[in-house]
Amino acid sequence: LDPQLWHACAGGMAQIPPINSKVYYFPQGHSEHANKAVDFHEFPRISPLIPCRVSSISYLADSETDEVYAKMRLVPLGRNECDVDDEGGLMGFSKNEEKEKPNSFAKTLTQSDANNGGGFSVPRYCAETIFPRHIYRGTPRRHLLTTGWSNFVNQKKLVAGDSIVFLRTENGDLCVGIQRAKTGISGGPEVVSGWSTGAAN
Amino acid sequence: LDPQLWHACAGGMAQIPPINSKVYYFPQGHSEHANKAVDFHEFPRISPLIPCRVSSISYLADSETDEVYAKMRLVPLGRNECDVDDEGGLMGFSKNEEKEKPNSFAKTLTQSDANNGGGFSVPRYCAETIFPRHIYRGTPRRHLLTTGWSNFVNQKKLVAGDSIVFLRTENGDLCVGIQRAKTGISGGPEVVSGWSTGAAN
DNA sequence: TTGTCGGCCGATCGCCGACAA
DNA sequence: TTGTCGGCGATCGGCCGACAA
Repeated sequence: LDPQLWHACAGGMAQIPPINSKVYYFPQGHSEHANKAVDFHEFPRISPLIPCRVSSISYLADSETDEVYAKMRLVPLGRNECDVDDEGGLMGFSKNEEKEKPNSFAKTLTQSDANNGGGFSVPRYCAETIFPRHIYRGTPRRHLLTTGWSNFVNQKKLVAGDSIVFLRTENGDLCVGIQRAKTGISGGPEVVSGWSTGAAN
Repeated sequence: LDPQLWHACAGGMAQIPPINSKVYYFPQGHSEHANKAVDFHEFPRISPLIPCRVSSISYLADSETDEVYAKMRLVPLGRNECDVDDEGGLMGFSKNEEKEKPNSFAKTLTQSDANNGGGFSVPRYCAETIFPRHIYRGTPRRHLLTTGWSNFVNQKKLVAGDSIVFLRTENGDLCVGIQRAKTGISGGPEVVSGWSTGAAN
């Protein structure tokens, strides 16, 4: 997924550490978000927090619900790599994503937007900056998406309260993302981490 | 699932051994029907056929596709229980299901039946013996299901060539089953057998 | 500027008898 | 007896401007 679109859908609350940054991994916190929490009293030798390096990040979206989630690979650090003062230190998130103001716009769908018998009322700013073509009608005039919008709403099963994100990328492509009001809780489809294989490395 | 309805949907080709009967279990054949075939050359000590007793049978249908499948629990027999002549012997299927002629009827859907703009033409025998109420019209007169039929076709995603089964149980209930033309191959949704846990018992 | 409403027109759904196999 | 067809009326989807917040 395009990282810009991903961040636009995830919202500002979702901060992702840059690649190669150092972070703490909390096994118990991870386990509590997984399907089955692990009782760590059985594993007293596992440290509650493990310094790691972020070796890779995948920006993904659920193929069914289109909800965005991220997959990060963490490599535990050796004892001599754990220097906190090292290049910004642990836990430091770079905020360079916010510097570049992307050409994106989000709107929460109104009742009229989500009605199956209507179009999508496009806010003026979005219409002027993001949209290539749309209907401009009514008295007073307003910007509207009509043909095709209903199909999109039905296919994605959108309801009033859900949000839609429009993003114009640097090379001119128009991307669309959605953000549902009823979040499915838990981060992603299933939390499929490698408890059984690589976690002990 | 009602065993009668299950058998009506599965068809005469699907024969299920009665509970407590003795059967041979073929690990390799089972494995070949599973998602991943197991290379049994790695396990030379596993017998190619294992005498078992059928300890339980569940008649089930896939919650999504409504395709019927059965789940059987097999208990391996001890050496002294393996007498072939014992109560009918191994591999003997009781055919008592066919004795009782159930009040059921199956029909393969025609193009007209599956069209979204129409009803279901009910064969005369089915109309007279199974159905409680239906439309009787046209010149010449014929038996038809109209209102509600389209919804059923759409919900179950039925197409021409699929079959529908009507069954009147002994206590008067009317059951409906379907049988798709495009079989999803493999028996059931996913072959979830206990390769990892109980297979060695 | 934009959310909601009622009107209206066309497309589709779904019930019908006619006909023929 | 029953599969297919064309027709038709009712319903629904979807685009419209009016109006008000």
